[in-house]
Amino acid sequence: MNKCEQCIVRKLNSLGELTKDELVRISGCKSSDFVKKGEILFEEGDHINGVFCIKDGVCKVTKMSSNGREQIVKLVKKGDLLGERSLVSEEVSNLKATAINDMEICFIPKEEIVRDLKSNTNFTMSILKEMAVSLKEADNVIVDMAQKTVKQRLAETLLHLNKTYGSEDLDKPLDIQLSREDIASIIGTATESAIRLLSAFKKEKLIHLKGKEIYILNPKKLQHIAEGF
Amino acid sequence: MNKCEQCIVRKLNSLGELTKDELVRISGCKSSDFVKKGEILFEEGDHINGVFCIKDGVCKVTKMSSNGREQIVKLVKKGDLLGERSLVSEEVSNLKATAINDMEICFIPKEEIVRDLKSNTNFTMSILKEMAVSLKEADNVIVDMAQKTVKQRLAETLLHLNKTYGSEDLDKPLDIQLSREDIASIIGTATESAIRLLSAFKKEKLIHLKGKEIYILNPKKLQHIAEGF
DNA sequence: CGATTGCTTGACCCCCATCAATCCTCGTGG
DNA sequence: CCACGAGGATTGATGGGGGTCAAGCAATCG
Repeated sequence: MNKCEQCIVRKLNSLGELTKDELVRISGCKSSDFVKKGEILFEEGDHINGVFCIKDGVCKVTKMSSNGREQIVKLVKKGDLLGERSLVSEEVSNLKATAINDMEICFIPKEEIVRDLKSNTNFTMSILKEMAVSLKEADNVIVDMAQKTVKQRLAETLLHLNKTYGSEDLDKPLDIQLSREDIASIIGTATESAIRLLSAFKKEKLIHLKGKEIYILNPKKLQHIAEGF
Repeated sequence: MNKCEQCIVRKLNSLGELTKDELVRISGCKSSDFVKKGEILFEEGDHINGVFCIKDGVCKVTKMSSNGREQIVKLVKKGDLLGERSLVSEEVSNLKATAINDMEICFIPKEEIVRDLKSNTNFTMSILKEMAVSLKEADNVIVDMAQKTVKQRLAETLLHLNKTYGSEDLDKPLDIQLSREDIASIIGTATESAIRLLSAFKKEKLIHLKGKEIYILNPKKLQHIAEGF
């Protein structure tokens, strides 16, 4: 079992605010796990009772709409925390998390983290800050969903993926493999619509597609499209 | 100047977790204000540096989309706090707040509140909980915006308004007066579309309209529509 | 190598954004 | 008290975006 106090990942999130002693204690009660692509971390209705720390890999966080389609609410990657909401709420999860590729994760039980929440102000403030950022991002998504066309949203999403999973080098593909269905589920449209728009972008040399690999060729033009031609 | 420790409104939000002493101090540095319908509390880009506590009235919180239309992100009413995000972020506001009717508000400067955030654990946890609830609600809105038709969203919105501003009595109108444009801006559609659907609902006896007054006549059927016929 | 799953493209049609014209409402000033 | 103007509300007409069904194609897997 690896030790939290030696894990570089903690520096990427609020756990970095914990003291050495706190980390040692957390290390003693956490559990590590490997999750294969496609496996489910938790589902809507599950009692989570803890926080996941993503050591490696990416997972999608989804919510089922009442008309039966799954919407991807966000992507969670290496270094992110998952399930912070369970710390301050007794309710069951309203979201589902599914591995998009092979993952390595740690799970920290709620009671242990809550103890630190109440004693370590820096930690609490850091969690608050993360939530504030999430709220702001959620607001942005709401506005985009409500006001922008599917084409704009796709351009926006590609840029966002490029910022998070892209490299400086335009000749390298995004470091994430999403199915067409996943992409459609991010922008909130039918799979066929997403596919059609992707091919249109490809035809215009804005992106290049090779299987599931995505190359962003012209971010500037995409930005232009995302903001409404 | 009224005193916070005697204000009933504080019991409706996280400020209720503050001790008597803390409230007295807050009371000394807060400022109270009346805001007329249509006036702006703050705009995108403003430095807020504090929290608004809504003593009376309702305001809309909006964000401008890059294609130039304003989207209502949420409605804030009596008892709610506004601007919590400014407490943990140095950034300027990404949102705009406009009074929907005449309001009475208090403003508490950031430094004073942050002091309590760091010393009073109950208060901090309460703020965390409120943010967690906001996040959950935001997720729901995202899914609805992404997956549901305008008709479904309108039904959903009417139900939501009914829960928040309605009474048990079906013969009474909602206790909030929104323009058609506001309604359209909540569900993210053109004003004309919202109007058309409202008249359709009225024709089907699901609601009744009288000027800006809205009567919810058949919540059950609306629920049915919101979930997809 | 079948067979299942995911990808792609075509055809069709409905929802909804947009433009335009009219009606209504309310505040203002004569 | 009424007239008038301005902004909001309503309804009609129209075109395009995008959802859906369907069929063909590629890829992955036992």
